Amino acid sequence: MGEENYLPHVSIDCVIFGLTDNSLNALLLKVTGTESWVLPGGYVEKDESIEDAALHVLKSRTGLTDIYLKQFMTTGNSERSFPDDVRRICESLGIEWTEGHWANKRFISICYYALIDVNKFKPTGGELEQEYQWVDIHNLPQMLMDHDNILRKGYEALKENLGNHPIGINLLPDKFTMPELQKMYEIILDKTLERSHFQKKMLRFDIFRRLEERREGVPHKRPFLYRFDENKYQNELKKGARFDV
Amino acid sequence: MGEENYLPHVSIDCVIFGLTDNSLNALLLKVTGTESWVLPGGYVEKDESIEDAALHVLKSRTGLTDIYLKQFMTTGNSERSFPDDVRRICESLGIEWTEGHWANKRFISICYYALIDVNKFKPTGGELEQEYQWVDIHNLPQMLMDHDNILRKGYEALKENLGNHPIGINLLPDKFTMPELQKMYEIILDKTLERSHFQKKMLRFDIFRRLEERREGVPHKRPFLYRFDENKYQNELKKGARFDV
DNA sequence: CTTTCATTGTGTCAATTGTTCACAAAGGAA
DNA sequence: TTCCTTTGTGAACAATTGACACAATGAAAG
Repeated sequence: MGEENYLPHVSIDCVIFGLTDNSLNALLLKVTGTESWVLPGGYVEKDESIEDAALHVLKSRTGLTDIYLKQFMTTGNSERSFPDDVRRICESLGIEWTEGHWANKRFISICYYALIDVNKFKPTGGELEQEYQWVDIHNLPQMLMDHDNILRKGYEALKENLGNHPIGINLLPDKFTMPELQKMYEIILDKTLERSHFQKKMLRFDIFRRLEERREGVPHKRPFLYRFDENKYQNELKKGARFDV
Repeated sequence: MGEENYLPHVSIDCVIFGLTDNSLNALLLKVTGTESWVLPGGYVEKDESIEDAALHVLKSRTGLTDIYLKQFMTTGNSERSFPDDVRRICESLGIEWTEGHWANKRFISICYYALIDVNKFKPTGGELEQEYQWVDIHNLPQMLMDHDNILRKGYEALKENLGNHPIGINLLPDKFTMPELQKMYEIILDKTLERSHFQKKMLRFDIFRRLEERREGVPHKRPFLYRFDENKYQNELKKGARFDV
């Protein structure tokens, strides 16, 4: 818990994406005593891989361990130090801040995005910041440091990846319907898709298995439930299939 | 030139890709006195951005400044330290090596790939290693540290990116023919493409301008020369066009 | 100078995919 | 029972893909 345990000059920042009815959201942490927000993040222990460091951040914030995680950027301008913001964070935590505090130095940040099913999400108390919030990525609050930029870059990376791989299913429950799948694509890509064509295309990928069940408790015709089939997916990958939308 | 000028624990590695007649090649540096090769790389000065650090590596190795550069990965296992290999490199350079040498420590490597036109390439003497070679990426020699893995990951990233953006033109001269463009795609994606369809598809992208000239000095019918048109490209991007092959 | 041959630009045609629209079945609400 | 919305599916037409054909071009061979 201090300078000597971590790799100096290196930090981890995570953009945790979650889907709600009509928006893609990121999990932000409020810096107590301010109106500013930060991304969940941390540092890399000296005997820990950077991936493990990111997983620890996720575990401590979401209570989840089996998470889709993607490294999308490492940012490192020479001016990337934020003593003012670090001071605010220290103050909000009752930690002593000094001019020479190690966290004031220039930092290189290794950035990951995570895709989680918000229904499985269990907020667990972090030691650093208390208040958390799912924030619509198109309506960000004031954020400290360059975290707004990191978040936007993470979103760009997600959009690009989603165009090539069916990673969006990690935002949905295990069982999902075609309309739910379509809505997920529409929200992330920020454009409407044609329903009939979307379903045919998705089913042509041959990576989902249709279940006997249908989604219950919906007002109109009950849609079928589907499940992602890892074996089918690997088969299609071997065949050189593409999954671009 | 030493520990105190660089960010500790952080290195830069560059996979410099260049195209020859029938293969995609990476620029490797030979560690004198051994049969082992390494990627061009370096460290990050304390007041230098990581991108600038990568550009410096490229400048010092290729003599080129205006280079397509893409950050594709940051690697950082906790075991990622290579004292034995560092010792070999030190020996080959006549630098004193000690057990506690700063370069023996655990390093996080920020990895870039660069795409250059080999015809513009001018080898410039690095201080570290003398002998260089363009090596077919499908036939790699023995490499130190985990550089072979970095190279493979860089190639995977290049293939993925090439499927979405016309970045491959950075490997070609300013003026190129459709058969040359096709060959570039075939070599990188490692599969044959149908000639007629390829041309129609590329021209449908509407990002190239056909010149009046044709490629001279070729044995058969002389193909037209084309040039990438940045304005056209930006227009298509604005229209939301995709460039996947 | 003619013939041969590989390459390039372009065209044809069938199969597949994209786009738009339609319609019946399902289920809640009036 | 009627009305309304959503879902699954299919029809019709447009565009793209994939496989091949063919004439024009230019070097090499005779």
